[in-house]
Amino acid sequence: MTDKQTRLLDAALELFANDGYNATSTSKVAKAAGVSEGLIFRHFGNKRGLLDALMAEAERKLATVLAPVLFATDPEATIGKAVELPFAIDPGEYDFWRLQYKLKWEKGYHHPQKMKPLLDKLCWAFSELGYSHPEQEAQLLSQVLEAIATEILRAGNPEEWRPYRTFLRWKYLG
Amino acid sequence: MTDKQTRLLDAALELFANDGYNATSTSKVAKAAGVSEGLIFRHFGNKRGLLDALMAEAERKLATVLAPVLFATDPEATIGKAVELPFAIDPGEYDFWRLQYKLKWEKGYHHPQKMKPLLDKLCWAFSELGYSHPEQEAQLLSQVLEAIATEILRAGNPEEWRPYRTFLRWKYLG
DNA sequence: CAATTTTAAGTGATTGCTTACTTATTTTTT
DNA sequence: AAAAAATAAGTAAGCAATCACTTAAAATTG
Repeated sequence: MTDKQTRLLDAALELFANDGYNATSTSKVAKAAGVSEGLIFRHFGNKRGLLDALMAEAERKLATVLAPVLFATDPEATIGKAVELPFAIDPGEYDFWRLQYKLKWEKGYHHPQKMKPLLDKLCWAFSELGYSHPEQEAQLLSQVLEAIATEILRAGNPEEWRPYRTFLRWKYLG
Repeated sequence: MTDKQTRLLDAALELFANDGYNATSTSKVAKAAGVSEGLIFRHFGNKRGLLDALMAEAERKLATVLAPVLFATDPEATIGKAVELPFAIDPGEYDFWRLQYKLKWEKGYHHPQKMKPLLDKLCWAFSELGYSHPEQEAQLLSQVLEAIATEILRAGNPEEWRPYRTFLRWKYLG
């Protein structure tokens, strides 16, 4: 991985995340990276290859973010860590995560069910805590957390959601 | 509003909703409408004018959908009608609503806070029912409903969410 | 070790094609 | 026949991708 390759990836991430994949031209990416346009196709084959290289990191990063929840041992800690998730995202990686959400709606990119492990763990936690509908409770909390994350990524305003975080902790952990 | 104008709007709605605004060319819209491309610019000025004409209906349609909630007189009915919202969308209008959500992520289209009236009404309902954090409860339910709607619009599978609807009714209305 | 060959990285001009949009002309309506 | 609606044939700019080519770094040889 040469210097210019990483500069291409950095530029592509920023532009894809902010303007969208389809709306970003390869010439823009090359110009932003300070590199010739042809280099994109030498190193990544085509425009989509550039996106794929970016997404290859996704699974690893998601696993890192979800780890505190998935490796929690008791149900209360599981839910507590889950509530922290939207606030645990490194602001330096907002571009990366915003790209994930944007791709949900971009053409020709099928969105896999990456949140299943989180859902399963939450289901276990609610079950342990005696909730009568653990599956649906897990679904609900997961939806709420994803909604918060989406808003934070779109507006970049994690501080505005702090009171809501407190509310969720009170609601679920007393 | 001539026949060919409505055919242009119909074609534009379907293509914009499925492929995205930026990813849809004016020539495709014209071809799908069975009409010459220049007609778009004669009637709507430019490509964006086509989108704006589509969005002009948005407020009216949203008001129609939200009416059962906003005009409910007691808090239980308010929440009950709110839970029905994602399932009350006419499948013939999925394209229209999917376009709304897609635009959230498309460049250069600022997303206004159209859900405020719903949020306020839910806040009132939770307050009436003695919830200690009505504002956050309203926020939470609103997020959940929007998440359901988003999924139904993306996958077109309202039936899969019926059990979840039952759960929400049980959770909020006993 | 130095000369030679091979491989990889990088460039930028150019490709055929698509884009949003315009202009001139024809058809339809009143 | 005048006005409006619609078309067909454009335009210039932008697109992803390819091209012949240069430079730099390894690898192979004598």
